[in-house]
Amino acid sequence: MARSPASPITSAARSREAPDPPAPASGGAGRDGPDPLAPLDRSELPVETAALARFLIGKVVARALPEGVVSGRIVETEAYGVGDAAGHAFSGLTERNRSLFLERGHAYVYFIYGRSWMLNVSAETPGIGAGVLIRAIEPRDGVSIMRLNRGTGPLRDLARGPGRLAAALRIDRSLDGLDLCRRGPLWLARGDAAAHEIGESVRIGISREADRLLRFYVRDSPYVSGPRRLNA
DNA sequence: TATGAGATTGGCT
DNA sequence: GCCAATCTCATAG
Repeated sequence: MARSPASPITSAARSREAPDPPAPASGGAGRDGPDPLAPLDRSELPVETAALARFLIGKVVARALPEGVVSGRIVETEAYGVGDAAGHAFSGLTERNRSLFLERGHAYVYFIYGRSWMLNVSAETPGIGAGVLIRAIEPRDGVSIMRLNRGTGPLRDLARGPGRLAAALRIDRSLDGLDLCRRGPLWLARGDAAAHEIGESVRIGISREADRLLRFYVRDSPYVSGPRRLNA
């Protein structure tokens, strides 16, 4: 089948049928303050990749599954920005990385090491390939569903690490290209703006551009991945 | 068509 | 702490 890599991406995932959106938290959401699962507006997202990576710390990733909503607070991200040799977009647009070139706030999902799915949020402006890897979340809603998705395990390990996170939220290629700024199968939400201190370190598991401080994490969070020396 | 490397994980020493 | 598993994609031939 003829397929033009440069053709506009009309996100197949976006038109895919989504499970019913979750009902707002029981009771009057108005009186209890803003809905923590309300989607982020794209205009709130910083355009620049590292700024977006930092911004996303403390925000929420939410996943609608047939069994219910699963969500968690983002506690660790990494930026793969413009001209970054460690980024998947460094060598230009390909079939695999095309979602990185979408407008900011879209999902780039890929499979690695024969075992793990990775969730990224596209950054920068349309046509520019850049993204933020979501490396870990603190489980919030649907913990029992996460346990089923992951097999039994300690709460702390359910979504500590990008592959585990994707497994816990049942993320795979079917979500690649999805708009994360609208309530659907997967989206980014405001969360409850809990206080946190953000640490910076080098990125994990890469060989190129390995000394750049483009990893961001919540200090003192037990749900952060990576060696202890990077999480000081 | 073949091959090498990869934004990881889990099991074993 | 070390290392194999396992598969997809990009690149070379």
